[in-house]
Amino acid sequence: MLKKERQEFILREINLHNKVLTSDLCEAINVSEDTIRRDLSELAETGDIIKVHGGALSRSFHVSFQTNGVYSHDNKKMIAQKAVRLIRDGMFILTTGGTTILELARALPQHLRATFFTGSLPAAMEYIQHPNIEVIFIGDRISKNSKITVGGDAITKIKQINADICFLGINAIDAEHGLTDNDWDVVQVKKAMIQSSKKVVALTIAEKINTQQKLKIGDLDVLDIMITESDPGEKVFDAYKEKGVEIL
Amino acid sequence: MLKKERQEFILREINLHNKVLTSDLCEAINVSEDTIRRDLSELAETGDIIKVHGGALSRSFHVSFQTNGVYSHDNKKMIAQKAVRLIRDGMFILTTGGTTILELARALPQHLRATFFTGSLPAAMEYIQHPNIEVIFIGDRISKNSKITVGGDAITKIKQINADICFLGINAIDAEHGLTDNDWDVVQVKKAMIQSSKKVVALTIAEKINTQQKLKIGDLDVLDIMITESDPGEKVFDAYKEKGVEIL
DNA sequence: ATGATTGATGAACGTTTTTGCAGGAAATTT
DNA sequence: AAATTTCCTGCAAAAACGTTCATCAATCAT
Repeated sequence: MLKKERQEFILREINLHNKVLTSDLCEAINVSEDTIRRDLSELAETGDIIKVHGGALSRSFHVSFQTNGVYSHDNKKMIAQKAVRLIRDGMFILTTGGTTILELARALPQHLRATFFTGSLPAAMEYIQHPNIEVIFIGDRISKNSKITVGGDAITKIKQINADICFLGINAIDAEHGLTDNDWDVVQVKKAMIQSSKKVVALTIAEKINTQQKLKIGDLDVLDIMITESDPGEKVFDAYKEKGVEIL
Repeated sequence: MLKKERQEFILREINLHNKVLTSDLCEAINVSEDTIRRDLSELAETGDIIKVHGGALSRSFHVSFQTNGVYSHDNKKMIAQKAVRLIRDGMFILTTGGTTILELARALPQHLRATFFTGSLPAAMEYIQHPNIEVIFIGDRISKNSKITVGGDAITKIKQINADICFLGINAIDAEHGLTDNDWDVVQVKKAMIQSSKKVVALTIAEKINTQQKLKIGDLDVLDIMITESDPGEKVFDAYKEKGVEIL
């Protein structure tokens, strides 16, 4: 069998079945594993496939979101940087959705080995890009606005979780009125997440500080840490520190 | 034998078998390898064949695998068009993931009012774009390869559903061996989906027909309908029709 | 007619490509 | 932590390649 012929066979096999094992191909075509590996390397180099340990994957599935156009993007990146430092190997982590959480997902170090629970479609799409992260999706009805799961089933599931830390992308926070939001279903989910976590971290751009919405999630005392892009020493934060919230 | 005569023989041989080896030709025509090589070079220069190390390939056989994303994209679009016609307002619909299902999601008419259950992140992302569709996501661990939820929880949830119709994006189908796949977890999910649906529809490009993988999902009799881009009258489908599968 | 020219072919020879194998590194699994 | 699988690097043998050159036949010019 000619080399080119063989490579086209491999390519077809991958496109048809989304993945191939080196060992299978080697048996099917009857050449040494080294030859298959070399073929896969060449095909990967031209970008036709994705090579992985033990075989190769189809490129069709590799989708990623555009990151531009997000409001206050640089600030959110900085927040993500700070948040990542709270995460340790082996942790069980609950997260909501929102663009700030997406940045957190992108900022996760490659070597991190942890388990993420989320009900946010975009966040889950990001998490699964990471090689060593396990993703558990919380199912139920998907809210079209927020692209996260809401509903009784979801809440029941969340209550069964006992997470080390919870990252909330929040909508509004106020020293007096605490955490508020504008979607009843989302509020329920966030409440449940807070209950199910040992430590609760709020991520928000400084602009949202001392704003409020119609629906209450909880008082400030549910919060352990708040992360913004600003210097933790700033005066705005004094009221929060008094109520026991650590600022990063 | 004249030069021209010889080259025509080579061309015929290539069009017949899609490939030739230099060594074979050399033996068949009884000339030196150098002569064959010179012939192949000339034929390649006029664009009639593709010269490769060791021989040459037919140009027509060279599957033009496009780089712009999804394999066999147009075919999948056509499949989606056919599949959409099975959907009625008010239906409860179960779907797997896969690029063919994504096309189905994109082909859904704006006015359609239905409820979709899925465990596929990319499919869910598509569904929620539609104004009148309710999306229920089946939660559990997300498999990184297939971007679909897998695991006991997911299967339990699926079994509680009673869907009108189930669209399976399938990996391999064979008249004798039935539906097969290459990922154990995914197989379990698909089995559950089949059980929970009144009607089961398989979507696949014709190229996958009569291929098989290592793990069995079920025999052909679990299938009600199979949709491909080909004409339902084609001979390949006879074996499937005999086993009671309707072809669209 | 005869020498020159052209084109096709095969042989020679050095180069490149392909392939499998050995041995150690790296990753994955138990 | 140990064992297994997979990967990578270098190496060597075989196959295929391209280039050059010589031969031979057919054609052309004088």
